Amino acid sequence: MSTLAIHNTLTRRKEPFVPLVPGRAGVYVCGPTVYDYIHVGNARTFSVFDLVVRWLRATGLEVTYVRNVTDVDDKIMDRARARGEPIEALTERTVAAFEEDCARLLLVKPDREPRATRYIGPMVELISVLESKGLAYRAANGDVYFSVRDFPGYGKLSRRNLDDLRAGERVAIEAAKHDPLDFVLWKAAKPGEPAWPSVFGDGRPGWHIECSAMSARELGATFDIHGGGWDLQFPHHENEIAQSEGASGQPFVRYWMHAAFLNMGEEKMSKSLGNVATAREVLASLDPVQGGEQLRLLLLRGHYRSEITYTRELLDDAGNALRGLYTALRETPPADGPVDWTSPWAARFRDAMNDDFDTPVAFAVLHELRAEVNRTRSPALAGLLKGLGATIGFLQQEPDAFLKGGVTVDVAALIAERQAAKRAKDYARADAIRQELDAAGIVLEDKPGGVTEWRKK
RNA sequence: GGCGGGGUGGCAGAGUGGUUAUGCAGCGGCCUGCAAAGCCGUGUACAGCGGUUCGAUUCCGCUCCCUGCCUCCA
Repeated sequence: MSTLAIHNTLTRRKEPFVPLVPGRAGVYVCGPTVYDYIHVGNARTFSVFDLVVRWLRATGLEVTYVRNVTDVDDKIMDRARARGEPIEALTERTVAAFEEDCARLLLVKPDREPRATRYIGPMVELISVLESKGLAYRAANGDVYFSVRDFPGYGKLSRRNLDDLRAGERVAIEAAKHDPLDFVLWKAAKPGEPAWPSVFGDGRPGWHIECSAMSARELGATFDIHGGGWDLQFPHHENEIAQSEGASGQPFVRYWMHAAFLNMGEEKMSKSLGNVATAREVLASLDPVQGGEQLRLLLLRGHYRSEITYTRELLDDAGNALRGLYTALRETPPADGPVDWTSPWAARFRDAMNDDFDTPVAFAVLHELRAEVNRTRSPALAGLLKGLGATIGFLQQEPDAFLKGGVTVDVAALIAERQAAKRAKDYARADAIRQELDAAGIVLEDKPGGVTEWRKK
């Protein structure tokens, strides 16, 4: 029986997963900055860690899943100002939209969703500790900065050498910093901006300190898995390590995981290219019943450390694959019951998932199992297919409802008329009705015994 | 300039020193009034050039190409 191995960004190797506390796992994922809808790239990252959490639980671990909400940030203030909307109204509205998107993507709700604005106290405390250890300083402009060169391990996650960093090449260097690489922990209040009182004066936290403070509060100084998008390795996660380990003197994270990017067609998705697709606009273009799981499959069928491409064609492709799986479950109603992990399919599936969440191989097993279900019509094997799907958040909808999708037209009368025509051997009329329904996006399937089933095209 | 990830059959996407990945699409067959679904069958894929080896897509070197990060960024 295999055991879980995870690729650790810190060591760039797959390592056996050994939780800090046996039987338990703490997972922290950098969540959204709530100034706008999430895009499909964000959706990929969140889907990846949803998969991770589900699989950890499937292996029997008791997981505490924390995903933060960044609700104080320059982008939020800019957006609120541009819209003439109070900051809190903007963030509340965006959080609500985010939760809708997550629900449609079938993401499990995190156990804790700490919001930055409710953890200002812990952040200030953390900065004070850093200051007391000589790792933070108050600059002339009132800001508080982290002194990067005073933290010996800086760069160990992203494998960067301080002297190789091109500090300030793309951003104007703040003159108040002692070193261009230093990053802000506390920003002094400016007129018209939200501010909180602190020993450093009125102000607001920097982005990086949020995650250090909230993760420590929810999971402790050391915890098991910290996840995020590939681009967060530097500087965000590097800075988190500097803050958290600098303050606690303890190892911060045992396993760092980073989800690769989703590209739009041939290009990187970026605002400057104007090719950003929000999750909700993609979902709005899909069937209301099938779309969420369809997009989820597109996002998860590639390995999480490989870049994937988003195109309409690939989305259709994922929808077709999903339809095949659900068709098998419709034709052979699955038996209820726990997964029999001694079954060869289950064992192969588990081995794949344990091998650093190798979803491509796991889905290959599911597809082979689907064929076996179709051949044998075994409710037990159908139950296994559904049960394995459950461990990664797939195949849990009612098959017939899934296959019918969001079709709302009443087809019963036409199907009845066609069956009468068939009985009368009026095939011209029967085929005409079928073509009419086909034009409406409905496919008929004649079954033995004169039964006609239908599904969305 | 520094550091990193890749190039697999029409498309997507794993993996392996020698044996079918898998899916979607296509083609042929069975089934069907005809279809659909399903089942069966069907693809001399591993960027190029050298090297190691009995044997390399898989290891090593070089070349070409694509691509990410270097304080907005999932």
